[in-house]
Amino acid sequence: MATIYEVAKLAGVSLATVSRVINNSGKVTSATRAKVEAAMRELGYRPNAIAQSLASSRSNSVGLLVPELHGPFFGIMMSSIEDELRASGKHLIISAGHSDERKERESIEFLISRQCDALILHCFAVPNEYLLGLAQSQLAVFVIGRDIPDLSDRCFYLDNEAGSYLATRALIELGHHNLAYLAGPLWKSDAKARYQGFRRALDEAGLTFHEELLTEGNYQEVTGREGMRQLLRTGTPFSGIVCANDEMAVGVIDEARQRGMNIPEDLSVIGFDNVFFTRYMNPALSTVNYPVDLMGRMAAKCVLREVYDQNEVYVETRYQPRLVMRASTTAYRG
Amino acid sequence: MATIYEVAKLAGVSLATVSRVINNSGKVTSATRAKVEAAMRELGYRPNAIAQSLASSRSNSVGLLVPELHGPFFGIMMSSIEDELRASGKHLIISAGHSDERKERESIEFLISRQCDALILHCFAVPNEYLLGLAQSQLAVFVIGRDIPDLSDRCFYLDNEAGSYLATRALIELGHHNLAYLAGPLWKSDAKARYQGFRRALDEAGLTFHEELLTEGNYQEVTGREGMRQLLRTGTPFSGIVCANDEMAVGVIDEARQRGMNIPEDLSVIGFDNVFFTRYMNPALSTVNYPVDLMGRMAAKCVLREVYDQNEVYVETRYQPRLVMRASTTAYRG
DNA sequence: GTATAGAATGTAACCGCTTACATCCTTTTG
DNA sequence: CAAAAGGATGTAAGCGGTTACATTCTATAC
Repeated sequence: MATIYEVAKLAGVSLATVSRVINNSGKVTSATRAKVEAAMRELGYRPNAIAQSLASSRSNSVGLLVPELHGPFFGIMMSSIEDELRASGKHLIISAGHSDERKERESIEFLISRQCDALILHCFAVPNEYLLGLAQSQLAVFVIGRDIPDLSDRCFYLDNEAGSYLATRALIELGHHNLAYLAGPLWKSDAKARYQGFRRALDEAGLTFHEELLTEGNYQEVTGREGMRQLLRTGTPFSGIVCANDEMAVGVIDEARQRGMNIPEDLSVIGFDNVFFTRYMNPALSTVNYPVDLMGRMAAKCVLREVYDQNEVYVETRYQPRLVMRASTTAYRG
Repeated sequence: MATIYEVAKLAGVSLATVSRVINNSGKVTSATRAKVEAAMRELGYRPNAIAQSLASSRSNSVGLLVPELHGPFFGIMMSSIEDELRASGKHLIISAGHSDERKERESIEFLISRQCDALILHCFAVPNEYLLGLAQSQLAVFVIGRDIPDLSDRCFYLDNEAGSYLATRALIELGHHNLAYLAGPLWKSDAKARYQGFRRALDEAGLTFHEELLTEGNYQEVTGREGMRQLLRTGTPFSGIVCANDEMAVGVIDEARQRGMNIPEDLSVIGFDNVFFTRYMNPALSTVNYPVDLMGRMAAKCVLREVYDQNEVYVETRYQPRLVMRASTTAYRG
């Protein structure tokens, strides 16, 4: 691989001049620029980004931490962020935290060690203090899906509580009064908020909640199935179930079917997130929309504005969920 | 951020010694090692990966090019590769090629400029020659989903032709003799191979294909819908349809339903890839399994073996598709 | 006790680039 | 036409590490 030296030599100019034309900085005669460009072309020269970063302490890449690289939710998130950043010539370095504190820390350290100019984090395992610590160093840290006091202007956050509230109220308005709740991992703040929204809707409607109708999963399909089994074992009747996300709702539906139940006739099911495959399901899943595409895009815009000094438009950090009623829910037929 | 200098000073040793303890290379007394480690801890020192790469021309990161960051197929691929690499302390830098030649090239250049030690590429737009050129430089290039002559020992490849052949034969054996085909973008080698497998099965069964029952999509749901509409417009009857991937099959089913058709009674539909959501569909989609998880994992293992000198087990580069019959296909009821 | 091998540590060049500053040309101006 | 101002280019010192080689120490052998 040719280096800048060889380009300089071939073009008969100095290092600095070559650097100037690469970066389009400083003044260069169009004649010299042409010479340099010709030399670069001839040598197939490609600047070494690593060396550039080291010298300029600017890497033009932003680090993204997601819990998983697969899954419909994070796929959209990565995609929208990449899209936005790429349009400005910035690149994304993605790492997976696997919802494990040690791995999240490792991933963050990795991103920092790669000299990312900014970090966009979607993680729950690591404590607030740690993130605040990062933010207090010179690092530009942005957070998605979590609201951290003292950092809230850099947190892109959906009102999860309101989302479940909406979902739950929708079931109540359909006449259901015995509702089960399939929670996400309750140590995660979003899972907790979603559960709280459920409870608030119940409270407001004056309904009592039978604690045994709460079960906790890990946001994955299989735990939806397990949760459903456990709920049925309690013997406590319920005609509707609010799930903390769509994947678990899939598990619930599947398990219910295997038990010979019809959805929605025997059980109304509502999910959360509105990931793309909910439309493909049959019956299509009622759910709560999470504007993850928009939020990712906004976080990226925010990075561009704050870190790369682009005069971007106004950036919103607070987002509202929206109810999406489809065919997996129906009126209570006592 | 503390540098190695400060660590050296605090520990009262030289740069080289600190470097040795960081990399666990060369001989260091346990006493000095302890001193250095203490100093590192005290300063919260974290090696600058960029500087390390520059000095050692080894970045411990491998570049991955995928068409898209979202979507069930690539999600699994990224995930399995990351998983495998991470276990060996290597990191992944992911870039999206968007099935566009210019963008693919850009992405590859980017990965190279970040000094990736190896490249794993899943792309179609860029020509074979370009990839061969890369491979001939000192670069370690591995390819997934595409078979390049002269590079086939580094191509992880599924026999797409055989996959469609299997799917098509399955429908034929169910008694269908008027079959439609919804192709992927036929400029892509995998889409072409899949179509060829379909034709071979037809030929072997002595069935004639009505050219108007071929339509081409772009692997996305919406083009499945459009394709279905177009097929129906031809007026040529067909009782089964082979789709080049699962997403398009979803579109087909959706469109068919809107036209009042029942699946599988009025139309048998079979997909390709066996992405996770095919199980959630109703009826569950018959399809052809693509062991993308395994293939990603193997590609990663291969990198570890070839580039990072790990003595890994045997790596397989050729994979066979497997038929997965579910509920979207049924016997022909003329 | 001294010579000597081998282990531990230090020195300094280098990785490929950026950038502050110095230098050299042109222009412009009086 | 000389001086000043400003534009174009060059020089060289880093950026934060790695690593070949030199040096110093320790321990063993005679």
